[in-house]
Amino acid sequence: MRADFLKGHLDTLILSVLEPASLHGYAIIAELKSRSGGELALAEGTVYPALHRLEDAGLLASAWSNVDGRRRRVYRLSRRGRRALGAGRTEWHRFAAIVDSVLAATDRPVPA
Amino acid sequence: MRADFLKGHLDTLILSVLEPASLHGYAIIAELKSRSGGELALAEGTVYPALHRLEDAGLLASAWSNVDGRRRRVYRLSRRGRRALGAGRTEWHRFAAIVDSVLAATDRPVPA
DNA sequence: CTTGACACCTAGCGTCGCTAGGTATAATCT
DNA sequence: AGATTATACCTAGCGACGCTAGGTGTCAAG
Repeated sequence: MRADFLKGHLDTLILSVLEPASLHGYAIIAELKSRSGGELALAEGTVYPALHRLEDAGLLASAWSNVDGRRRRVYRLSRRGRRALGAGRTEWHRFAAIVDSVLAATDRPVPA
Repeated sequence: MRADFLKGHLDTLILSVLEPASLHGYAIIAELKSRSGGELALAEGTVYPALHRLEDAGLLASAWSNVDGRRRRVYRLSRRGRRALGAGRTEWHRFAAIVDSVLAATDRPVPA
């Protein structure tokens, strides 16, 4: 998959996997992969900076935890994050509809 | 619409409006707007550089024409461009399916 | 005792849509 | 006549952000 495809959409994807349950970064990557049937295999260097951005923007809140001597940073949706997720879903569907309409319009009547 | 949304997708959109007929840059912008029901109102500074990229990449060919004292650069799909359009459509649908699957997965069973 | 999975981090690169400016002609308005 | 608007093209430079490529450290398996 072209890398640029994700531009602008990653945030909403991350928010969406945190909707049903809080997760740490590594698990977020795994969940994205799982939900997409293995298609969305994101690099850590993609996801971690995005998580920091989202926290800075007040859409996520994080807390350190410790499991078997391994430190984890667990992220949860803030209220604003939950709202942003709803908006993000709507924007995505709008955008997808626009692209679909442009791409599908080929079969227009051509003047004879 | 978020600007970044288009990243990576613009090329395929442009190729698709050139599929049924060759058009000049200004008309391409108008056709994108028309096909999208007015939603896709792209700036010239977005489209013209994209056209030059696509021509450099061998996906489009252009020729100057003159109508009423106004010069126009008319673009047409090359054979490689037509192939790229097919590939682009496929990639788009794959991508859209991935995002949909991630965004829609909220209603998974949660362990009780 | 090395390999691999887990788990985190970040400096810097590349791409590309967009802003904001520019040139030039033709038609329309005042 | 002069100003505005629509048509039609161009580009330097900005900003955002996904990604590469490196780094740290723990624990289990071989």
